[in-house]
Amino acid sequence: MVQSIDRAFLILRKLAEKPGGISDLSRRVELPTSTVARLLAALEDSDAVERVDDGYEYKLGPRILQMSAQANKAESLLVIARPHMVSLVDQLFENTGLSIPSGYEVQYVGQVNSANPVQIRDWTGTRLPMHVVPSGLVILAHWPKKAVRGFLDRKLERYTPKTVVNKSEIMNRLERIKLDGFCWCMEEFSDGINSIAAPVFAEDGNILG
Amino acid sequence: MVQSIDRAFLILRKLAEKPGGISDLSRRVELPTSTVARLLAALEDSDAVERVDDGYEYKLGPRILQMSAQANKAESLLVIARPHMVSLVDQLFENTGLSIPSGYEVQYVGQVNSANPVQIRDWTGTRLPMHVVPSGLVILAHWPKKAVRGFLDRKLERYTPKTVVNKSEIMNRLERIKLDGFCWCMEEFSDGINSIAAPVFAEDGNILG
DNA sequence: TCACCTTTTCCATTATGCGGGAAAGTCTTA
DNA sequence: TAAGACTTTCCCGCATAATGGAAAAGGTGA
Repeated sequence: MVQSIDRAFLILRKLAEKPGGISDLSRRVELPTSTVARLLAALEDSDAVERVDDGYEYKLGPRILQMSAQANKAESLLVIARPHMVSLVDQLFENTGLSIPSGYEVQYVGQVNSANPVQIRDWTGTRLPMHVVPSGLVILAHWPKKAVRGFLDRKLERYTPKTVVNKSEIMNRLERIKLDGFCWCMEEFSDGINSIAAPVFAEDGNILG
Repeated sequence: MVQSIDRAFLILRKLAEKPGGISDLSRRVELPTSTVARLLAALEDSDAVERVDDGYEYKLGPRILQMSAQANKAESLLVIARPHMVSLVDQLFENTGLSIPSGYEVQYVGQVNSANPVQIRDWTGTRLPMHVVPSGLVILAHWPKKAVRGFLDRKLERYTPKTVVNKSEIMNRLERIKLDGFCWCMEEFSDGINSIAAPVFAEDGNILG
């Protein structure tokens, strides 16, 4: 029970209903104006609220929007992607998954299984380092150089004897992927599992998943 | 400067990047685990975070999504609506505005002006009680009965001599609007200003603006 | 079974947030 | 222009409410 956090979110909720100034809010949440003023100042520092125009009213800030965008990007993408995944499964009789970048890992957000007798588990929700799965490598291949360097500047874990952890080797591979438009991995993440991945782009050309 | 709020949003930010458990987060934000645990518990109370599955990891919660949905509904709606507003202006040579409900008021979120010599000011961003403008009445007409009653159970301000503030008169008017599909107002908000409004619906049939 | 990792609970300490009140600033009204 | 009713912002002493170390409780894997 952290009082100030409870109060902060009470204010945010009121603010979502309708923007307002300090004293207006202090009446709505029934707290002294000085308290509301301090809390709002703190929220403003964190970009959770911002002032409307350059007046004295507050409204929800960019941080809220940004966080929720990250939070539901996965879901909205999946809605669009699922029909295509189903159609892929129909054509190839193999399992299909969708994953998105999340920090330096890929997160699996959806999967469509084929009726293939060789079943693999459902990876939905799991997270793996980018260098051990083809989806991760495809994403890396379409990231800006600087971001890739950031990724490689860390210890890269080896998952199987075939996992590629050598940095220049990975760089070459990324170049290759950019040309090919897809990426194969043969037992680099787990023995007996091979897979192929292709990129999904946003309208602006950035890679989504 | 409210320490716990700053820290709470630091945690939320990290959580937006990537979900995690208490000790994982405590390393990422460099705070003691007990502190992080307490802050997370508070955030969970406010539905700002929730546990993934029923395990020990946390991710952003429904409140964040809900708040931002309210916050950017206006903007995304406007993007879709603007072309239609322009086409209306082309046909009618009158100004066109878009407004959405926000509490018990309407908020003007966009306007397209005609080349008409009689210009009115740009209302974008302003807020007005629902009973004095046709857009507000149209919205009321499509609200559930209970919500309308909540609206009418307050003192209704009079803006001009023609403003209708009598409750049963308003109720009758709302019935009429539901049948007609539009609403005229003649100088009820301001002398010399008349306007007409029609509803904008969401796919689910609820009124949007 | 033990060792090592979590999360959760407890509690003494004091930093930290609190809110009354005054000052400074804005916007009406005469 | 001045006075009044609003605001928001600043200040400061007080005690509460948040803090974080430590230990207990719970999981997981060898």
